[in-house]
Amino acid sequence: MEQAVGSVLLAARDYDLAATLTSGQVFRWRRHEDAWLGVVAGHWIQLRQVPIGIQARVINPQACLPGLTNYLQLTVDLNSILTTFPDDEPMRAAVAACRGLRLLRQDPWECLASFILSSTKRILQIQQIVGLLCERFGHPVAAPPAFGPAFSFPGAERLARVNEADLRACKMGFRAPYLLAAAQSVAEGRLDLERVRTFSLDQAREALMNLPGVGRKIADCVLLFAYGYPSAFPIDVWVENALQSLYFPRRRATTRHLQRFSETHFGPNAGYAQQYLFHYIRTVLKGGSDLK
DNA sequence: AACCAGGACACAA
DNA sequence: TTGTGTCATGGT
Repeated sequence: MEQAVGSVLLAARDYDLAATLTSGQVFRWRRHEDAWLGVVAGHWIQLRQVPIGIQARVINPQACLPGLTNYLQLTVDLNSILTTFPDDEPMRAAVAACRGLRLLRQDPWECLASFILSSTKRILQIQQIVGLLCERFGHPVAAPPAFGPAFSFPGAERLARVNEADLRACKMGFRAPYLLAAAQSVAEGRLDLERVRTFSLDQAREALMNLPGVGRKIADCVLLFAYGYPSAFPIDVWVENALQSLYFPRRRATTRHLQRFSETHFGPNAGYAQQYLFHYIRTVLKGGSDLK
């Protein structure tokens, strides 16, 4: 299983790897010394922030690099996105605090399954659940022996054949039947995740929300983090509190009003703005008293 | 040791 | 439409 490791330097400006990998859009990366270990598209990968960009260590560079470049969205010019954000005080503060935070482009199935498991769970626990799921149902991937075994994210076809009890053993509780149903729906072709790419935002959201356990919020996470619909704007409890306290501090706004506000106020890259707000309130404001 | 977590859903009013 | 109880599980 152990082969030569290739090291590649990926040029990237304005890229905060740590913020990106810990901002709750992905759950498979863990810090190891000054680097990050993860598995992308079935390949073991080590990433390290360096002055001119990102150093990647992979087993087979020519097999991994195209997918990794897309995953990290290395060709995206961050500045051209940030300039579309509204010029208001909350966004200025969020950008000042989180500059370099990026949106990844994830695999739809892994993203969908992960966020089905995310409901009313802390990010740390989501990481645990996803880790167990990969250990038990993924397949081992080639990795340097010093880093221990690594596992791929199990495909829908695999998970469609397990039983609910085995999923519950991964500590996912009441989410188990939701994940199983989603896996079966994808495996049987009732939901074609590749075809969703060709859908309009509303069509794609409707297709995902057809699944049990997938509501507006989880659907929007997948639309933003996997499919890259730039205006998908997931509103969870953190973002809702942020919108309420930062933009409507006087009067109480309903969830529906906040949803409508998010669709008009944040511009063409509203989803990106959402990620900045989310990470900002969680790391800088730490969900402080005026946000709750 | 209670409390609560990147929600969704069924059900009430 | 808008408001509540419920669903597992474990970290703090």
